[in-house]
Amino acid sequence: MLNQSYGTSCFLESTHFSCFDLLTEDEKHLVDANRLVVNFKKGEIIGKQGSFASHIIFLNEGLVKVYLEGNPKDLILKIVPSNHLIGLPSIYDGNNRFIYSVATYSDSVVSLIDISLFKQLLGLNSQFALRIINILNEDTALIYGRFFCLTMKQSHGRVADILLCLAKRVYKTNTFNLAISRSDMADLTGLSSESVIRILKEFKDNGLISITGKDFKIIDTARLEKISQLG
Amino acid sequence: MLNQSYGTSCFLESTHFSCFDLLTEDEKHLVDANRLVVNFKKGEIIGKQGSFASHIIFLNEGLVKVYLEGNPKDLILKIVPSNHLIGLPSIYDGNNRFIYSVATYSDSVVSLIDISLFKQLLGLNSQFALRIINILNEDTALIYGRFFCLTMKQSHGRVADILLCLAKRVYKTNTFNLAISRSDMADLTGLSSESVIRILKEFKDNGLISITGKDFKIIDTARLEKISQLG
DNA sequence: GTCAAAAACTGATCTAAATCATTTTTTTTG
DNA sequence: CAAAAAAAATGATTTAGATCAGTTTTTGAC
Repeated sequence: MLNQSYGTSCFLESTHFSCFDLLTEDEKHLVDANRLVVNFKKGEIIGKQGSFASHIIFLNEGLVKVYLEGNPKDLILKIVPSNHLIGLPSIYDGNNRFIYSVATYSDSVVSLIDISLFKQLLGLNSQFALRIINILNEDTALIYGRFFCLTMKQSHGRVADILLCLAKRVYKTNTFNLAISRSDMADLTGLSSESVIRILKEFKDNGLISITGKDFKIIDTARLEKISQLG
Repeated sequence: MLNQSYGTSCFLESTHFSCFDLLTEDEKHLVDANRLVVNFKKGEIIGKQGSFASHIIFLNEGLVKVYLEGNPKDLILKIVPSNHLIGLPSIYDGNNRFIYSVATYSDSVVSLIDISLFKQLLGLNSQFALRIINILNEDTALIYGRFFCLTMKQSHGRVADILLCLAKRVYKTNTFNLAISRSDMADLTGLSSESVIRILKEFKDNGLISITGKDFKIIDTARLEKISQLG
């Protein structure tokens, strides 16, 4: 099962904030002048899969999920923390659609940048375009890792994976108050919520983690990593 | 189960050949002068996951699989026919690694383009960069579709999906001599080869397809599409 | 053309995880 | 704060698909 490149499936590492530094002053002003700042409450939908994508989303504050809609269950592609771009894959000739849905986990603030303007910037500023290619490729590597995880690992490995990821990347600490429900963890792992609950209990009973309501603590990272790798 | 955007998970639609038309004459010459043309026999590995990616691959002739290596089973991300670029996600600052492996299904001819040169072209020519972003995004949509398929559909839907895809996109006809083994179909669907064989037999018994050795014929596209959508 | 090896196929058995049916706990709201 | 609704938890049961243990067929090598 173990594979050096795809041992863990996790979320975004670096922020996307710096990509705008590559723009000229004029280009920056253009972005600022045409930017819409919008507040979203917890649980609201920022972008809907299949609908026309008029804007690229920059998440200033908050926490959101990016997911594919299914019936009855969704597939959560990634959890995105603040200072990240969302909706870049909608930049596609002829057909600017959201290829996924985006919804908030907590109250969030986003900047909406007109997609035509964004495309224009890509066409004008090749260093900016190169940076966006980097961001897209980082994302691709991330999704491939999750693809591998959800199709090749079994339940315990998947849950261990998600716990490690939440601690390391999303909350950046081993003790956190989880903003997402068990049902979301199910959508994140491709399991049923009952299975997620059972495995969490097992991890808790074995002293790998502690859970009190929504408060999580990762106790034995090493063993969780082993479980994640063994599948 | 059915979802308008992710009903079927399939492979590449358009070719990537035209992207080079966006280069200036000088840039074209630069590519031509620094291009290595290499022949690969059936079953050979063109690129290895985790290894240093020195080149971007353009498949002139042949048929290849792009896959993530697992133990014991691989996950085939996509089947790529001729005139497509491979290895674009390796364009990543600081760490040019193959994020997947690439192997031939048939004798193939590839052009290898130095990755630094490729990056240089992206930095010089923003129209070219924009076209590459398009290609990356097309690929992302494709992989998301497959991700959804392999995690949300069950076995019959997945096999139906792959059959339709091979007919529509890879071979572009309903009667084809399949170059890939049952074991590859297993890696493509995330099933065991035994399950794939059983489902193919079932489809055959129900008059949806006919199989004689490696010769496949899709008989009832409509019913296969229904099976694919229902999951 | 024969032998060896790999691939394809088949049936029996097993198991991981889903589903179903409830109960308990937490959250929301009027 | 009580009632209602939603979420979490638990146990019993089912099932889709894997695994195992073969046989048959195809492919390739000498």
